Amino acid sequence: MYNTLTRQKEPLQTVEPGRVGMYLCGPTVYAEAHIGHMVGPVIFDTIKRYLVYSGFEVNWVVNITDVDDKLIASAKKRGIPMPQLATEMTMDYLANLQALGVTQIDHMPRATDNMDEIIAFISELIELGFAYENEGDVFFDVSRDADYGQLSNRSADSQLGEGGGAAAKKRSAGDFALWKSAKAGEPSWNSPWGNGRPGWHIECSAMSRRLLGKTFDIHGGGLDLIFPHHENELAQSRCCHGQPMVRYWMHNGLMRAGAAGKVGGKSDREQATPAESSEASDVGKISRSKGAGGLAKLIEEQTGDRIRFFLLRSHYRSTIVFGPEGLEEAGQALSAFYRLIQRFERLSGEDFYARGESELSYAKTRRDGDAALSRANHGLLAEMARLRKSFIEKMDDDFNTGAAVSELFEISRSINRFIDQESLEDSKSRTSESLSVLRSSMSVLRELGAILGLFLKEPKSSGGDGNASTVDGLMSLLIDLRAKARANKDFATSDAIRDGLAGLKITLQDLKEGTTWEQS
RNA sequence: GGCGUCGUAGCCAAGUGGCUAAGGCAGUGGAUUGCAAAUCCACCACUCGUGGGUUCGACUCCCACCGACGCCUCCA
Repeated sequence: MYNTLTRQKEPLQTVEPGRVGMYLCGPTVYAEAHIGHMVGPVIFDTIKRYLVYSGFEVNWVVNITDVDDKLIASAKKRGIPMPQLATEMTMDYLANLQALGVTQIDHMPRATDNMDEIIAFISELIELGFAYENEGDVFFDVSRDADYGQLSNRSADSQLGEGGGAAAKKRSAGDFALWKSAKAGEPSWNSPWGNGRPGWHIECSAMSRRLLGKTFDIHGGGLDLIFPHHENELAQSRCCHGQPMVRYWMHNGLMRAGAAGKVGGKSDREQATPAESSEASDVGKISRSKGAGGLAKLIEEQTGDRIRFFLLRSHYRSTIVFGPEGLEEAGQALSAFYRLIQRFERLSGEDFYARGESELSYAKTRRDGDAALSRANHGLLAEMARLRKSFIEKMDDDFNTGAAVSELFEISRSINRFIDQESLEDSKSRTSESLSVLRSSMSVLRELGAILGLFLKEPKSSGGDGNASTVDGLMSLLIDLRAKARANKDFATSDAIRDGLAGLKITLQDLKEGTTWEQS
């Protein structure tokens, strides 16, 4: 895995053998989340799934920052108490995580629930001489930390900025706040330095220590957090404990908003006039200050699976341009997998999404999967074993989901080819052996899909073969009528039905043993 | 200005100091189909921003340049 601290890939060696402690910086809940906030959670959710799959016991913490200057300002503006705003926005965040299949988080501590820890941590830093109090504020003394700047590769004296609003109270402009004294009317907590609230970075140091220990394995977040947030966290914790805070720092790339229409195409830029190019380059960082939001609606429209697949198609450290075209493409690609799954269910009469039955259950770990396929004696299964191995190798190389996904496509194609070659669409050609091979191959797709958090449940409005519900009833009626017309070679009528449905974005597929439909 | 990232086909996107540079979307031809859709097969970058250099050999390493982008105490 790539380590931001050393700027190179390193083998994973955990603090405790077989265990991984992982911390991801979560949101400051002062406004609704936007799509960019979901990149880290989706990636780390996938990383946890993969580590568990690989045999580790993983403890994953995502914090909620529910006290902060922006929260105070936003709550005041809306005329509601800060905790109410925080709760509202936390609910929004959690709903979005759920919709994107981020289900692996073990702890979500809130800053306001950890005030004692935070205050204790600051006290320790003062006692050790790494921090100082001044008129109710407490600052970290950067000059006391010789290693300050190692994560972001900056030297402390090159960082002399303005010092912010509290500059007058600081010994040096590079010092940062651990505790901020409360102004009248602000939410505050009692401390040895008077009423106030924690600075931005200290909560992560305090909460990660409580839940993961003084040195833990993986700390993640967006690239934009490297400085100052993670640099400062690291400094606080290392100075406080005299040992490294984190073994591996992982940072995901940031997302950029793509304007409607084409984005970033070389030819577009070259041909664009200056006026047009400024319009065409209307892409940029997604931020709440630019009004990004409406994530719940976006997920509802696009489906969580599609967004998740879109995010996992590329490498986690690269910039992702988020736009309708990319989502559309991801959707096209994903639907081919869903068609294969439906095909399997139709041929086998089994529920791909059901778990538990011995033959259907997927390998939950690498070792299980190895064992299952080592008994394979069929050409297709040998192919599955090869593709599965390749998938694992790619995930082993810094969680390269973008490369690993390509194996999923190969798996899909191989299985479809098998079904075609064996004529499994025709019930007369099905044998228990061919169905068994099909079933085992599909379980490899299920196994690897589960690592990415994909194919875990049936997608909405994916169509069907005519059963249940009003729409299904109507569809099966139309399909029956059309079948009669086709039997009579009345193609004018049958095509009229099909074309009419196409106008409603419903596509029919005539198979050997009946007709299925799909809504796009 | 300081620190850092990126530039691979029409588009998205992996990747390696030396086998035919993954995969996807779009597209083209074929099998299949009453016609379609879906699926399968085949084709689709003698080339990896530009110019140098190192090397027996570079897309991969180094330098310069051009272009895009991030951080520099609000930010996932």
